[in-house]
Amino acid sequence: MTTETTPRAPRAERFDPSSFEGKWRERWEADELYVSRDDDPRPKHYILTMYPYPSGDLHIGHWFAMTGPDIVARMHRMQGESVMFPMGFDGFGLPAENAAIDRGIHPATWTYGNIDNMRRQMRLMAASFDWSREVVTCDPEYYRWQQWLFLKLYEAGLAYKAMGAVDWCPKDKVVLAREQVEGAERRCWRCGTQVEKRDLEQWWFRITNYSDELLNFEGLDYPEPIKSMQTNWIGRSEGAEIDFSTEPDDVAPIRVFTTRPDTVFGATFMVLAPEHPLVSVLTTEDRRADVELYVADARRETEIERMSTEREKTGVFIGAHAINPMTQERIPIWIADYVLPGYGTGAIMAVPAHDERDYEFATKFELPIRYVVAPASGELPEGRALVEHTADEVLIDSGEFTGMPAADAIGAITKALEERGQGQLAVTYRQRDWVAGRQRYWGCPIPIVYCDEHGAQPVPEDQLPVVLPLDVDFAPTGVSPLQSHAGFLTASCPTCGGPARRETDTMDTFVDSSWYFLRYCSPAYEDGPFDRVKVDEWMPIHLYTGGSEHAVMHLMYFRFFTKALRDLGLVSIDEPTLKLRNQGQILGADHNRMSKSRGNVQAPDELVARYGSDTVRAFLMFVGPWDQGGPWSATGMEGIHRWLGRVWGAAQPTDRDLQRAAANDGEMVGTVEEMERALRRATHTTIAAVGEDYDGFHFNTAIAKLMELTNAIVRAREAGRAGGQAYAEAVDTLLVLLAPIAPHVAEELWERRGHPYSVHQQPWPVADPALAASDTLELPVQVDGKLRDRLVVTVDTPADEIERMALASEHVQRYLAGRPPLRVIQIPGRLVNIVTPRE
RNA sequence: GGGCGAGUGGCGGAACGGCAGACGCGCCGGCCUUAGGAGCCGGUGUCGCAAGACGUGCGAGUUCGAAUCUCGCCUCGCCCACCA
Repeated sequence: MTTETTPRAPRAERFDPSSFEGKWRERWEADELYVSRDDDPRPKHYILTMYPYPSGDLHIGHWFAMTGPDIVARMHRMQGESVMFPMGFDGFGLPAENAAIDRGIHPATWTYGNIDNMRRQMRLMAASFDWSREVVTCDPEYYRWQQWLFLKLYEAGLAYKAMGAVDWCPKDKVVLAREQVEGAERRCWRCGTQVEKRDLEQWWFRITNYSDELLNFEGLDYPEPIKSMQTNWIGRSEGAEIDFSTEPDDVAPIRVFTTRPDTVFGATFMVLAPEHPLVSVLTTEDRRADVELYVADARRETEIERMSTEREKTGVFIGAHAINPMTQERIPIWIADYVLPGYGTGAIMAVPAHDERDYEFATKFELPIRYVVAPASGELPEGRALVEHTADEVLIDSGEFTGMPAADAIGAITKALEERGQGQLAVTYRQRDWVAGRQRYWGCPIPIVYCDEHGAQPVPEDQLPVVLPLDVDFAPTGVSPLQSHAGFLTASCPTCGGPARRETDTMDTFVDSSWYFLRYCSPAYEDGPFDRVKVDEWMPIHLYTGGSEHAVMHLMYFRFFTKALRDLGLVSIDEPTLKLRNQGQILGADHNRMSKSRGNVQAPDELVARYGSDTVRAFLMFVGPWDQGGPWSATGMEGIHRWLGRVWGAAQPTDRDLQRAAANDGEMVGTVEEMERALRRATHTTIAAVGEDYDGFHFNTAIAKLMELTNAIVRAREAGRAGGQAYAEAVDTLLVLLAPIAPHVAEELWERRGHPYSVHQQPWPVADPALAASDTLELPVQVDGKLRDRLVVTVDTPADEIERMALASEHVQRYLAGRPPLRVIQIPGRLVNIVTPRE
């Protein structure tokens, strides 16, 4: 029974992501589509993105950061690998404690509440995380094993307690690692308060044992800036240590470090840091009052004042003299705060002629300046130090070494010093050990007790975990609430059983993140921090992604930890990851970092409600290179939505489209065969390009290519080709290639096209080079490098034929103006360049 | 001061040393609509009616050919900084 009414063509259903996105997420989760199984025989591939701090809400920057590796993980799964892509939470940290103080919410309540919310938001994002491996670092099951690892490091001497000058944040009332102090103004990385120096007894990790190894990036695919920042931070300097004997009787020789042993003949005085232990020994009685005054002043100064290069040099003579080991001259010993106690030996030989700081000091205090290195011309600078190097520089005024090239003199002089027992080659690093303890509550307790009789004692393994008590008082007294918790404080000595006091410092949260990637390999393991067998199977991480702001913090600590655990015999790898990629930062619309206080935070939830998850994902990946980031702007979101709408329409040709195809009703360009061929070519070139782009993190260009394929498909439909084989192949391929970026749309359309669930389990398509190849090509023709014409030729056109055609071109002829070409350069398949004689 | 990045249309950005501006946004024109903050089609680096000329921060260089390589400047971002 037919009716004459409503002959309107049935229109495709409107593209409405909210009608299907939720349904698919539930199904994927129920089917455990992204759960990685240890017994999966396929090749294992570990992809990891840095777990977030549970601050409360996922912001658009998290989406940006996590969608990239999610795309790569999804593609690798489709390429037949067993992909582990886990997620967890960096549960300990200061904000939780501040919330407790400010708002009376317990840190645990606050943290776990935030985790619940962020887990929900991450599900909305449809990232293909394997939640079965989730790790939350503030769970006792996690930090128990961290305490265990701490004890192993302690036993091996890699964790130790010692006095040291440390950075102290007066606002957070906590010590900071050097890496956590930012900028010239030396501000706390968390709260921005200027830090102070304090001498405190602290827990440290001996990361400096690994300084040299951490400099080695061989075989590591890390971004250049990260390698450079870590290298700078470690600050390896090669030079020599030289001993200067002192008067009287050389009771206290001074050892200095210098990178310029070649200039020792120019050392006309010495400078010790005010804190140097020999200061009090060497100071003569008549100078003692002045010296003590200066030392006390230096101690009072803030770090910022002291480190300022702007500031005029200060210092005092201590009355004592040293002997220059090469010239045997008697030279005065000074103290000055420009010499730092923590670097080198805390003492220098001052060579004012070849060091700007020493020059400034010598000028101010009228100390002798003697040039000992000069260019071959003999020309010396006036009124400044000679610090720049020339290839022809030689030593002058340097006894038996006079005339020697400076480059050779470093070795020669060091050797001479060594022969008389006054020096040797030495290497110094700027890197310090990592301050591991924090005077805060919400962190992993350090498993140590103090006995009056036996001192610091490790908590026995069978007593782990040392549980963080929850019933504590958060009154902001300035000391950790653990210090007033009698039940926690009271312990017994494992050696004598007598009364002991428990350590109240907790660990830096960067300890938590230094091994979480190992825990993911066996998250429920109860006999140790991780199952060695699983770790050997999964590690190292094939691809690690996260922010570059962690360059000298987490990204160095996790390398250190891996190496330390290797030396403890716990893992067999040298490096945690072979490949690191940093996403750029998404800034607020005002070009500032997104923060609640600035009110420029873009919440993803409302965008998702409006456009759907896929659109937000694709938009973020399209705005620019992933490693670049940039200020947030929703301009263009509509364009992405329109594109997915076009995919929606193209994948569901209407009856009318099919009728037109059957009737060959459309604007044909060439024959049906030619059009089908062109569409297949578009399909296969896209396959090849998109896969490469995903692996290279070029998601923006991958999307551009998918858009081009979509446009080709739409054009084919409008030309009446919607019914053909090529059309179906193009659409189905598009959906598979699109699946990593827009998982919901791809799945929904895959089903609507009658294919079996799931698009995410389809094999990744392989490009057929024969189909991708074109049989004609357009060659640009240049004259003297400037584009003048284009030739359309078949690919098999011989070179001499192309040359003939190029020269025959009327546009080319005009520029040749009758002259014969000097030569013709052909880059096969690329271009023709005709070179004309030069005037 | 040192190290590392980056400068391309109105905007986000493309471009193995080989057609500068892919893809998208925006804008302009048109179609379709009672309507359009929907959809579709076309145009859109600058100057020029056109032919054409000029164009990748500035200046040199290498090359048949440079956004791309080299050198020197300028600007911006990040990291380090009295580190001997």
